[in-house]
Amino acid sequence: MSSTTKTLELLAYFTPAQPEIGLSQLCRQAGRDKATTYRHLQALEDAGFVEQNPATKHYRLGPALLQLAQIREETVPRKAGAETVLDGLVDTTGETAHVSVLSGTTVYPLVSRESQHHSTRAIIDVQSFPLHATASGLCALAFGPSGLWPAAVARLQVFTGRTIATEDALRQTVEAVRHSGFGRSDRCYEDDIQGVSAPVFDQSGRFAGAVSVACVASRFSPSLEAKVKENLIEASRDITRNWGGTVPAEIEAAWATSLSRSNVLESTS
Amino acid sequence: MSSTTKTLELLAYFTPAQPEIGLSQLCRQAGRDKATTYRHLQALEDAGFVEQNPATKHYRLGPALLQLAQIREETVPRKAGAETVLDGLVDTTGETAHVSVLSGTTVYPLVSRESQHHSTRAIIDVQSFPLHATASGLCALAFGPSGLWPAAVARLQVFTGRTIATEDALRQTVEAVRHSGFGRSDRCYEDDIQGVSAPVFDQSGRFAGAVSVACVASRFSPSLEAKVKENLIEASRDITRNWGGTVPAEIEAAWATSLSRSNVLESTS
DNA sequence: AACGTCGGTTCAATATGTGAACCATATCAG
DNA sequence: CTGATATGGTTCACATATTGAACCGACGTT
Repeated sequence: MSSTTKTLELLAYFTPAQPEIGLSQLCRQAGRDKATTYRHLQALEDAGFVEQNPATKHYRLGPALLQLAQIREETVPRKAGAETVLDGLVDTTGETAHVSVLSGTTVYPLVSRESQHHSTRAIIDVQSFPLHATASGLCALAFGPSGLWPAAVARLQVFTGRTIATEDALRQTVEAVRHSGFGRSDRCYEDDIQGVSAPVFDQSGRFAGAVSVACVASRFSPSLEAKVKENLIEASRDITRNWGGTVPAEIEAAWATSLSRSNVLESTS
Repeated sequence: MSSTTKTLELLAYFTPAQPEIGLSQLCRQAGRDKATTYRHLQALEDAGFVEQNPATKHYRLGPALLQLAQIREETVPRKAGAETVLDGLVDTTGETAHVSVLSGTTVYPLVSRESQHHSTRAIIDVQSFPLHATASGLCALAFGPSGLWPAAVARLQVFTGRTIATEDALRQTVEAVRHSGFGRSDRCYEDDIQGVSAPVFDQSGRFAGAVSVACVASRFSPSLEAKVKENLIEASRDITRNWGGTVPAEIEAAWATSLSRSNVLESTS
C-alpha cells in the first residue's frame, strides 16, 4: 500500500459524528504510529485537506475540499440532477432514499434524504456501499462493468447473519437482480434495513449509479415494496435523463415483467 | 517534498477551464515522469479523488470529494454564512466580490460572486491568494497569526510591475493595512485589478479570512472606493457574526478613522 | 512532585518511490 | 499498407523518501 493511500485513508475518520480528531486519538483509531500519522496530517494540511482548530489543536477537514468539490460538480453535475428527484421519492414513499455513484470499483454515496414521516428511519452514513451486501452495490454488479466482479469477490465481508458470503450465492443474487431490474438487500448490510434500488445511467449509456430506498425492515410489506418499486422506476428514469442518458430497453423490460408479476401477487393475495 | 504532497498537487491541475486531463498531458503540465504520475493518479483513484472518463481514459475529479466537502461544511459552516452577504455586496457595489479563508499559512477562496453590472469584470479563479500580492493576503498578514510573516517573505513572487517585491516594502504595506483596517492590492497581482478587502473573524476571535471586492482598475475612482469600503465594513460585520465572532474594537476604530478621512477628502475634492 | 496524556521531533534501518526504457494500441499522412 | 507519432500503461534496477521506537517539553490531575 502506498504511503499516499495510507495518508488519504485518514480522511475517512472525519465524519459528521466526529468532525474533529486529535493526533493521539486518530492514531488509536487508525492503528498507526504517531510520527507517521503526524507527517501524514502535515501533508494533508499543506494541501488544505485538513486544518487544525487553533484552540484545541485537533484536526478537521480543510477548505481546499470545498473548491475541489465545486469543480467536480461543475465537471459532472450529478448531485444537482438527483436532488429534486430524491425529494420527490422521499415524499411519496415516506422512507429514506439516496443516490450513489460508481467510480472505479467503488460505489459512493452522492446525496441522501431522510424521511420525516416516521420516528424510526434509516440513516445513511457510510463511506462506500459494499458491492455484495447493499442494494446499490448489487445493482452495480448486475448492470455495471464486468471488472467489478473480482473486486466484489475479493471483499466478501460479513455484516449481518444474512450477508451473502459465498461467490455462488452472490452469482445467483446478481442474476436475480439482472432479471428483476432491482437491487435488493434484505437485512444483508444492516440488521433492520431493507434496501431496494434501481440502476441509473449516464450520457454514454453506461451504468453510472443507483437510486435506492432504505426501509426499516419491520415496515417492509409487499404493498410498500410495490409502491417503492414503482417510484424507483420513475426516479431512475428522471435521474438518468438529468444525467444525459436513457434507461436501456432491457432494464425497462425487466421492470415491466417484475412489476406486473408483483401486481398479480398483490391482486390475488 | 513528500510523495503524498506531490500526489495531492496533481489535483490543482483540474480546473473549471480544464476539468478532464489525460495522463500524458498532465505529465507535461506538471513536469513529472509518466510512471510516477500514473502511480499518483492510481492512488488518487483508489481514494475516489479522481476517476477516469471511461470513454476517453482522461482523468477528472472524483465523487469522494463531494462527501468530504459536505462534512467540512457541516463542521465549519462558513460558506453558507458568507453567500447571502456576498450577494448583497455584489448588488450594491456592482463589482465582483469574494470571501477567502485562512488555513495554515494559505489563504483559500471560499465563495465568489461575479457582478453582472458591467461587461468587463474581475474573475476569481485561483487556488490560493498570495499573502504579499493580494488584498486578502495582506489582511491575513496584518490581522492573522504572526507565523504567516516568514511564509510570506519566503514566497515574494512578482506578478505585475507593481507587485511588492522586498521585505521592507511589504512591512510598510502591512503596517498601512493595520492602520486603515483594509487590505489593498493596487494592480499587484493582476494588471487591471484593484482589490480591497476587510478582515473577518471567527468564534474564537481570531482572524479567519477576508471579504474582498475586486474592481477593474480603470473604474476604480475615489467615490467607488469609498462606497466599496463602506459596504465591506457591513459585509465583514455580517459574515463575522455568521461565523460566530465579533469584529475587534481596534478594527472598528481603524475603519472609523479611515472612513472619516476619506469622507473629508471626498467632500473637499 | 509524580504521573499520564497531549502534540511534536529525532535518527538509523529499510521499505518505498522513482524514471529510463519498454509494450500495446490507436490515429494519421503518404 | 507502412512508418511515424501519439496515447495509456508496465517493468525493474537503483536510491531516496518513509517508517516507528524512543524521546522531548508542555499541560492538567492526583
